[in-house]
Amino acid sequence: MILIDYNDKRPIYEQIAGRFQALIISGVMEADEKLPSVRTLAVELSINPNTIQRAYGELEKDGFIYTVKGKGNFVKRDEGLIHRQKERLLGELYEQARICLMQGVNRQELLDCVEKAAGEVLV
Amino acid sequence: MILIDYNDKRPIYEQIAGRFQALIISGVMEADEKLPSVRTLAVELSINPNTIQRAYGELEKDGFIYTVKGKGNFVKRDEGLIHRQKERLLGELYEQARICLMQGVNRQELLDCVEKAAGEVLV
DNA sequence: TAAGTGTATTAAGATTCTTAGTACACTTAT
DNA sequence: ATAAGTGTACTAAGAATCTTAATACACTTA
Repeated sequence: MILIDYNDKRPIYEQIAGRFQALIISGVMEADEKLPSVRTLAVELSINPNTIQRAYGELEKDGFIYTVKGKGNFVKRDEGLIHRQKERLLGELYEQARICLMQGVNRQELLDCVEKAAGEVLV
Repeated sequence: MILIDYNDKRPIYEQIAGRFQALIISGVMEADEKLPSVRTLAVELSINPNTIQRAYGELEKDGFIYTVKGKGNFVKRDEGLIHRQKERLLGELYEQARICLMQGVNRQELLDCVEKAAGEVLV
């Protein structure tokens, strides 16, 4: 479910948090579903528990999960949060589109690119 | 022409290289136009010349500029390179679109977002 | 010759990421 | 009550990267 890409520039804790975030927002992980324990996931990924702890800390700070001491970390599905997250993702798409446009990519090429993505993901 | 954003996570040398790259690809800087000297730009931005040197090194490695010892760094407009760069930018847009789609943003929202960007940039 | 240019080198400081080890409090099952 | 599993907190250290600093050298132009 979780993979670390050592070619990725982002730190490990950020990759892990991002991955869970995607699983939660996309609905693959349901409300109140339990995340792997800090120690379990650390063993599974062969990394330090502190790194997992940091990832979970970020997720909790951002409101994607909640913690019950002694029990574990669980998915917190907050529709408002999910809506804001989608807005954020669209904002990043907007920014990337702007960069493309400023560097000479034209409108139609952008639309074709997005259409292509939509076609391939929805299949 | 060049600004450093200290809130930006990217290192300074990368911001500078990226900025020049955009100016070159967009055509704002023309072929054989001279870039500011390492020392001049360092003073102007109040940073170390080594950092500028690193940025210019990246640009040269990537083929966006060429160097004449004792004279300076100059824009190298290579249409093939520019084409590849545009493809790279579109690839990033594609990836961002894919992320949006996988997290529940629908096709129409994506298209609207891109249309909005196109509308605002072209004005 | 002097001033301006790129290039190369070494050293050090700062920050961030990651690991390591330890300790403590809580929950659950036995 | 006990043991095992859970989250949390803390300190320390290593590694990597970014940035600054200070020099030195070679080239070009005026």
